[in-house]
Amino acid sequence: MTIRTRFAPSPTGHLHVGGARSALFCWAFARRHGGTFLLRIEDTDQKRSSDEAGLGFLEDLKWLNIDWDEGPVFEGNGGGDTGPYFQSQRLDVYGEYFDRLIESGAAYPAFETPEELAEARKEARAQKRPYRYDRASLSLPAETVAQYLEEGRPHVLRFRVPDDQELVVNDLVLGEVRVAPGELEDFVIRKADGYPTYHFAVVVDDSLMGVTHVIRGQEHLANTPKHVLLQEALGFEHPAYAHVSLIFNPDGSKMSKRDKDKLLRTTVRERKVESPPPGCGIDEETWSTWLNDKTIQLPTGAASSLAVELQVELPEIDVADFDRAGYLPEVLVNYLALLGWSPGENREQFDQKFLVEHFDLDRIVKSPARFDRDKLLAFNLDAIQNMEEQEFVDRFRAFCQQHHPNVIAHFDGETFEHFARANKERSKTLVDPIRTGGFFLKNDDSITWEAIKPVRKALCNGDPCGYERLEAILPVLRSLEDWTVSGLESAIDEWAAAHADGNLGKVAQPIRVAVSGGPISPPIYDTLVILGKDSSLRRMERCLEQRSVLCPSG
RNA sequence: GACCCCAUCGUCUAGUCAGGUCCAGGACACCUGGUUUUCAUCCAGGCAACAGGGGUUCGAAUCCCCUUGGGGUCGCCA
Repeated sequence: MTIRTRFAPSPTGHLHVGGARSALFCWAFARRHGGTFLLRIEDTDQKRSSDEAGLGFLEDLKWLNIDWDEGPVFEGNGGGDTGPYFQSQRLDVYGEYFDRLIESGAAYPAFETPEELAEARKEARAQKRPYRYDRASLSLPAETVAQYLEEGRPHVLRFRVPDDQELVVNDLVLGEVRVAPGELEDFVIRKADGYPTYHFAVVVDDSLMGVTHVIRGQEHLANTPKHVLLQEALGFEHPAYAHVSLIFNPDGSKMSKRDKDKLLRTTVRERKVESPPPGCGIDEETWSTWLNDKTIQLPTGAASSLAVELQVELPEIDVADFDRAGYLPEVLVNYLALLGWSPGENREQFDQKFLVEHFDLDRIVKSPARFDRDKLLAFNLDAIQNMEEQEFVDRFRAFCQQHHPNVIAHFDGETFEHFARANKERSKTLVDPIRTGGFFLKNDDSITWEAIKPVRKALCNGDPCGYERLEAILPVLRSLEDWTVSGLESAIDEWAAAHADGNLGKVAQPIRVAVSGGPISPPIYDTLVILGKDSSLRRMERCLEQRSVLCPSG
């Protein structure tokens, strides 16, 4: 049997880490067994599908180096004979199978309105009674049904669940999952707008597309008996199921793509923000629809600009968030694979090749896992430290081109490389050089020195103090012709040997603080070369002028 | 609430299916010491878990039951 797996996201935003892991597992399983991995877009919700959000995760998958054999065509991936791969383009396909179920009596039209159903659910809840659809429409006389249909009365199609059949799902991760007869209600398979529901479309498409293994999150486990039932009614084979545990936030709640939206809602409610803050580009209408309907989310762009306006930090949830934060895709893949799967034998760090060679369903962990940023960061650090210098430079450059073009623009090519090289050994992420090296990008005259402890320690303490050393070495540097790492090294070393008992730190740290405004920078010779002679001297001079402010007592 | 799933260090896990080699191994975090011109690294060491209770067995982290805890689902969302 040739294995075929699929990842079937709904186009409601960027790919989040949970989805990314499902996709990764599907992909790895297919690749391991020489099978086919396909992508299908579940866009059967007319209200929520948007073109803008739809393509985002194709880029995310590509960034993660997860390729697909069949599915939407995108940069060399996709195509295939079992499409179309957008469910909204498969309506006529579903029609045939709806008819089949209607003819066999396994499906019937139901005329209750959403409002009526909501009311019935509310009532059941109030009476602490589990709600199940009461099959009212099923007991309607045939003439009535015919008449309603004739009138064109809006209706859905419900699946008639057998009354006394125990349902067994044989899950490759969880084992046998049993659901007693009578637990399922007659669920909707076709909405009033004619679109299939998820349950129906997923079953038909998986079968028609020849999917052999359904690997998905455990949130779908409770739905699976419905799918099994539909497969039986339609005469389809059952695919093998593997339900993967969920990914949690550090606080133990489910990590969800809606977390950002939740945080924004909470903030807006707590601060009683009445209208969209100007500058976040959200109009009144979008704002009020959003606030009034918890099931809809703000578009990604609007959400992040609102976060900026409100000055709240959105949690990193989407794959794109991790890209922006300077994580390496292969590290995210490694970490995600490890979250819920383990190769055993104390092996933790591995590449995609290893994953493809070793991945299998029987080592998937059943219990949910919390997403641990610290560990991801540690892995990212290791990956960066193990990189060849030139590779780091190239990847850092690509990262800047994408996310921080101003950094590229600020340096000439050679200096940019030096900046990158000088930062490699202290970088945990690709943004670290930018985050800790902001002083490189500033104007000489906008550097300021805060009287914080490490600054005062470097400049004011000791005898002679840092300021005195700075003052003493300044003429030496001013007259230095060879402003290179080696030139500076010999000049400063020599000076330190003669005037600071060879203690380099006594002179390096005052210089560092003077040129950067703080206690953190790459090695001092590199820092001075990257900055250039004029800037370095100018900054030291300006720092000297601040002496009485920073060290009032001496 | 009903149904379903899960349960080993703070976190991710190995070990569970084939009970003894496990007074439980690794990684991240944390703590201590060392290296380093700052930061970040790096090195050495340390702390730390089988949720609780019953069984089964010569023997249980491993098998069974109950309790507790956590999670998922209960939409004309996917």
